Amino acid sequence: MTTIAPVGVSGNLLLARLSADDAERLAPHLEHLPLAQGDLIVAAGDDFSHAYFPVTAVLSVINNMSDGSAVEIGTIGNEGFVGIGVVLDVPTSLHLTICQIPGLVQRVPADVVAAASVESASLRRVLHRFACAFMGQVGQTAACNARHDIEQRCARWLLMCHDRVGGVDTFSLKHEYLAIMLGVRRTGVTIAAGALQEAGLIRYRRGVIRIVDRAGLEGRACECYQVVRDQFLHFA
Amino acid sequence: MTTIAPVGVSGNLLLARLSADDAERLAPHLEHLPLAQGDLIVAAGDDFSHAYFPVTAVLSVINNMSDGSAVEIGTIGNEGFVGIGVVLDVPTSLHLTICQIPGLVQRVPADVVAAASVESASLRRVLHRFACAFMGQVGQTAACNARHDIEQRCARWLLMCHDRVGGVDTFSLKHEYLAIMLGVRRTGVTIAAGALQEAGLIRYRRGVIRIVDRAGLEGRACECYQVVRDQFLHFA
DNA sequence: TCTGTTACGTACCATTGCGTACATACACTA
DNA sequence: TAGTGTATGTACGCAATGGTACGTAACAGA
Repeated sequence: MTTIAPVGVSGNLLLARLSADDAERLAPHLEHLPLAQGDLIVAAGDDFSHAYFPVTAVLSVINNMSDGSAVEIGTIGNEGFVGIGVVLDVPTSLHLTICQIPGLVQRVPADVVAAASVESASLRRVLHRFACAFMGQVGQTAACNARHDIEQRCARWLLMCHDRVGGVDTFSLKHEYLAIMLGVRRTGVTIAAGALQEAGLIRYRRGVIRIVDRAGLEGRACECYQVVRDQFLHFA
Repeated sequence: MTTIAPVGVSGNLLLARLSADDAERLAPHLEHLPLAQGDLIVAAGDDFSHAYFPVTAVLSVINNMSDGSAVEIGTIGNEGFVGIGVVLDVPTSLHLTICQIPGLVQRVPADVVAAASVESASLRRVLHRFACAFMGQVGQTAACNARHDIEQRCARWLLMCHDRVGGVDTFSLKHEYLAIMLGVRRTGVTIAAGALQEAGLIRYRRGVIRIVDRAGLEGRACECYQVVRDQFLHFA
C-alpha cells in the first residue's frame, strides 16, 4: 500500500490528472509493481483483478488467434490504464495483456476502481475518455494493419514505445517480439529494422534498441503515429 | 416521435432488451428513419447529434486515411448502436459512420441518451456492454486485417451482414463498396467473390448479392466471424 | 432497339510478405 | 579463450496483393 506521491513527473498521466478528491479515493489502494518483459497482466477471458496504471512499463493488448499466432491491437503506457471493462461494468477482459517494455506499474483493485468511478463523475470522465481514445487507437491499428507496410508500422511502434518509456532512448526489444506484435515474420522485422538502421535512425544491438534520430523515424512511420497521438492529446 | 412498439421481432435488439422503465425513458424521443446506402450518420470529428439504433439497416464505422482511402473498423446492425461516445461523456465521434446496407434505424437525441444513461444503471449497463463488445469487434478486425486473406475476410463480412439484415438472403452490395470496407482493391473483391460464387456459396448480380449456402460460407470465413459473434452473445 | 452508364471480369507485371532454412555474430560462461 | 546459446542477417521460391488498363455484360432511359 503506497501513496500516489512519489511518482512525480514520471508517474502515470491519468492518475496525475485526477483531482485531489479522486486521487484520495484510489491512493490508499495503490500498489507499485515492477514488471518484466512478458509478465502477464490479464489473460483473455479472465476477470480483471486490478486496474493497471503504467508508470514506466509499456503494456501490449493482444488478440490471440486460433492458430496460436497473436497480433497486438493496442499499446498502453503511462498515458493510460488497463481495465476499461472495470469501469464499464464488464468484469471480463476480452484480450490478453502483457508487459512489453519492463518497468513500473501501479495498480488498484478492480472493485475499488469500479466503485470509485460510480461515485465520482470526474474520475469516471477521465477513465471514460481514455477508453474512447484507446478505441481510437485500436481502430487506427485495424486500418494500419490493412494498409501500411512493415517498415512504416515498425517505425510507428518504436515511436509509440519511445514516447512512453519517458525520455530514455534505449530500451529492450527483440525483433521476435516486435514481429509478434505486428503480426508479421521475424525476418520481416529484421529487414525493416535493418533499413531503419541503415538510414541512421535507430541502432540495434542484440535485443537492445536505441533511438538515434527521432525526427527521421517520424518521417518513416505511417500517419497512424500522429493520428493516435493527436487523439490522446485531444482526450487528455 | 414514434413509440418503440411497432418494431416487433425485427427491432433493435438493444432496445428490445431494455426494462420497461428504461424503454420509457427513450420511447418519447425515438424517431424512425429510413436510410439509403451511403447516407452519413456522423463524420469523424463531428459531435453526435443522436444515438442510432439500427433496425434493418447495417452501418459501417470507418477509419479515414490521409491519402483518401478508407478502412472499415466495425459493423453495427440491429445488435448494437452508434454513439458509444454519447454514453462515455465524449461528444465527438472519432470515426466516420455511414449506412452500408439500406434500411431502417431508430434514433434518440444524444442528450436524452446521455441523461438517461446517467440516471439508469440498467440502461447504462446495456450500452456499456455493447461498447465493450464493439471494442472486441474492432480489435478482432485489427488482427483479421493483419493475418487473413481477402477471401476469408470477404466471407466474414457477408456473414456479418447477413446476420443483421434479418432473415433476408438478398441485399444490395457492390464489389467496390466491399473493397473499400476491407481496404483492398476492387478487383481483389471480384476475384474473391468469384471464387465464392464458383463454389456455389453466393450469387452476384449487378450490385445485388444472394447468400446461397450460409454454412458453406461460414466454412470459408476466418475464425473472426465466430469470435465476434460469440463475444456479442456473451455480452448480450 | 439503340445507346450510354455502370458494375463486373480479366489480364499483366511489380512489389510485398510468407515460409523456410541456414549462416553469422554477439555475449555469456566455463 | 574456446564453447554455447541466442539474436540477428541473408537467401530463395512462392503466394497474395497492389496498381493499372481494358474488355464485357447488364440495366436504364430515350
